[in-house]
Amino acid sequence: MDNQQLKLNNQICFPIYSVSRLITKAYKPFLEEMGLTYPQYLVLLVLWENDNIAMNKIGEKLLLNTNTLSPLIKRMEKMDLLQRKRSDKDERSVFIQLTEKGKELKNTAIPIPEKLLNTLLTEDITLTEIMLLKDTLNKWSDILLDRQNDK
Amino acid sequence: MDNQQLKLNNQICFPIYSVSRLITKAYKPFLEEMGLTYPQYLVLLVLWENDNIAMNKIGEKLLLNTNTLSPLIKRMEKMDLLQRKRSDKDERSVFIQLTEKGKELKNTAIPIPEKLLNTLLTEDITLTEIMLLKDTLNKWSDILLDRQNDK
DNA sequence: TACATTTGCATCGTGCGCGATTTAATTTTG
DNA sequence: CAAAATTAAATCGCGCACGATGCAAATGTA
Repeated sequence: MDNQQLKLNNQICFPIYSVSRLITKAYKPFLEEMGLTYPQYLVLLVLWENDNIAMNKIGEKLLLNTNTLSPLIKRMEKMDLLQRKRSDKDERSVFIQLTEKGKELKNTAIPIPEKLLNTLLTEDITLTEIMLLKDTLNKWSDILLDRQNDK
Repeated sequence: MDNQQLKLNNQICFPIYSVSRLITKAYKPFLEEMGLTYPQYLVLLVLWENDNIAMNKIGEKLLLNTNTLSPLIKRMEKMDLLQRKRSDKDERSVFIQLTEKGKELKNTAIPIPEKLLNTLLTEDITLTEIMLLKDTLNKWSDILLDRQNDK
């Protein structure tokens, strides 16, 4: 019994899983300078685009539930990157606002995307390919989300 | 200051991170039937291809260090999926061997790749696209690995 | 208005990932 | 051969991810 399909390299799951971890690792040196983890960086990306939003909105964008986000954001509050504030209009909601320190960190973060692009760009990986992969994955993300919400 | 590059959807990191999690989630119902987590499934994929290999060889294939693998494999030993055995030739090495239960689980696993393909295949995602993505990611994986080993 | 349902958040427990350190066995080198 | 360097595991600590549960506020409904 051969079962080609069961082989590690023939499954789509493994390359995504490992590249995801390798990319996170590629970010690490830049994020370490800022004292951030990768998910914390993602939260800041959301807030730099959209300050003072509800926690569940952040979760919607990052596809994270409160059981992940809640402690993550509390840690970031301790780091003085943001503030949590209960909404007056809806006592259930918690709104997240950047502190000055959180806002200023954006300046340090600005060069990161380009630095990362440079780590990726080689004779073997072109900008076109990166953009194509990004678009493909975004499409996949949409479809998988739909599938999983339907069920 | 606009900083298009800093926006979540313009960074390559986020789509990979989220699709990786969504794919893992897509595997979940099938793996749950077998009582496996996703990384445990990956270890079994390796062992079904290559039984009785050293732990560090498994780590090389899955890109995992012993600080992740060692406890993971111990949990799998408790589940009676495999056995750990010190090598006689090199007392530092631990060889991993499937138990009968671990071997038999392969039969249950055989239909999984196709089931997962079917979840992915839609009018928007073709088999060609899946294969292309797989190849692209495998290339990326090789390049990122090289980069990170050089440093 | 009463009651049921939904929504937003928090907490708990478990299992990864991974940097850092330790221990022991093996290999390399002077 | 002896000291130094390398290699393979194991352990520790921390921060995610995420299923499950609980709780309180808000909303929907009879």
